[in-house]
Amino acid sequence: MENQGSGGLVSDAISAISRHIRDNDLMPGDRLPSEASLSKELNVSRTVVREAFRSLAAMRIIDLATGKRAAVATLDHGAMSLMIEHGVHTDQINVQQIYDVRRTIETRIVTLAAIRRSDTEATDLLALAQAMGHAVDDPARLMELDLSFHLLLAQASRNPVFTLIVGAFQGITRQTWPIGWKSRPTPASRELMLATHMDIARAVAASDPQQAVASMSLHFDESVRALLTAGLS
Amino acid sequence: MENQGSGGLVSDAISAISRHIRDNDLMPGDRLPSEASLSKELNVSRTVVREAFRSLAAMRIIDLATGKRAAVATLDHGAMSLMIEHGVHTDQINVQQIYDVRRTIETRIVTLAAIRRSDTEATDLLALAQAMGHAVDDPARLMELDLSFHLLLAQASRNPVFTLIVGAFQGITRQTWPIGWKSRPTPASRELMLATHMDIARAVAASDPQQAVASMSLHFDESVRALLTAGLS
DNA sequence: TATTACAAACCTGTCATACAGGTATGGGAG
DNA sequence: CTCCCATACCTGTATGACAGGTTTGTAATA
Repeated sequence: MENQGSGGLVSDAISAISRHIRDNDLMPGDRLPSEASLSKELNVSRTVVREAFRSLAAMRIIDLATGKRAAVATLDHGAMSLMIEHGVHTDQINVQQIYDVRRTIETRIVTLAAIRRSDTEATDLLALAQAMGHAVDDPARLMELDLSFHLLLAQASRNPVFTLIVGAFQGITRQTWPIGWKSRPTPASRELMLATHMDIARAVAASDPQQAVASMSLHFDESVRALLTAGLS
Repeated sequence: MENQGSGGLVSDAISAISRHIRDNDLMPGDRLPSEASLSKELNVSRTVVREAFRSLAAMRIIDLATGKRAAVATLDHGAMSLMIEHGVHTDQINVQQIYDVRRTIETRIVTLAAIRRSDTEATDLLALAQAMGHAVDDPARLMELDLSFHLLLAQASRNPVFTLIVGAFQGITRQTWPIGWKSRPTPASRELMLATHMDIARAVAASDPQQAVASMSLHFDESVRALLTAGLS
């Protein structure tokens, strides 16, 4: 209906749709108007509306599904994960820098988790640490357990932003984790890594923030050393 | 040429393009094939390629411009900013949680900045803090200076991931900052906020991490209190 | 020879239309 | 009142067209 601060029709459409979400206080799950009705309302072709939808979907602000109307999305780290991966692949970020951020974030996370974790989370965390011990010979599975462990820890912090950030690193971690694992060739060094996770889980389960932070700190010392050994700048 | 792990043609195209960037080691600024050639190569319509491009552009993985070919993009927090805003508007994140993350991150940032800052950054930081003092009566300008201050600090940490995260909070901060400002109605409380920024700048310029952390901590204590006073959950 | 100007080739932005196939909804059959 | 299905609605993809921005090679010029 109106001409916006024109940065291209698609940009304007993105703004209009975002505003529509805000102005109507749409919550996750709520559905948006159809492409056809939006294209009529904004006086643009369906092509433009579709490209705007795709953009918002790429940022996980809305969900698209064939046949169904677009819906407001819940928080998801998928997009951030891709962005971080891109940054690393294009040499704009290196792995050490990511580990510095992770250490900073996860030190805080483990403190909060030790204080706020639910009993279920404590149990699940211990179970994950234990499962890792049983998966020493299955690196792929071990890696997924490791990732789940850190993500669950973040959830236990009761701050979705921490969860988001930890999740954002999962994509690139999947690509670098095997490198770190290979640089821990001896059973002893591998056991140490598993034991550290168990220590963290136990400290969180015991609601002991100090001990949890100490274990997490050890975990990162060891991980960063492993990566350096592997020559990852 | 081949049929991928089909999650829709557009998804496949996104994967193919991402892979193209990785496999060819494209760096920021490098250009991608044209829509037409990609659509031929992937056996899909230009529509599909365009939607894939839009998705990647939304995540700031590529840059689009009319007439020119798509190019690999440099790291940018614009997309993350929108995602965080969306999270807050849909009540999936609250402002206090963001401040907890910011405090965690910025405490680390200020430590690194005190160690790694260039002389230019030290000068600019002091200049920004001073400029803030002169803008007490121009909230809009003051806010932008404040944002620039924290972003420059992040840059001085020499870790682009920190810069990215701090940048990601700018969007929502622009919307909540005025609330915090209004809850500091007395000249004294306003002076305190400005003085704190100057303290941070001075400590970083003096390469004094401890003092820098202390001042940053004070800054967040004060900010969070201001927000709580304003009733921001 | 070096430079400038320009036209042709190329490329993206947007639109209209068409159709296949997934989804939702109301109304009729039981 | 419940269950099922026809139908209207909606999204996914393809094609063709055209306007307008960009690049590039060539030819005229200094």
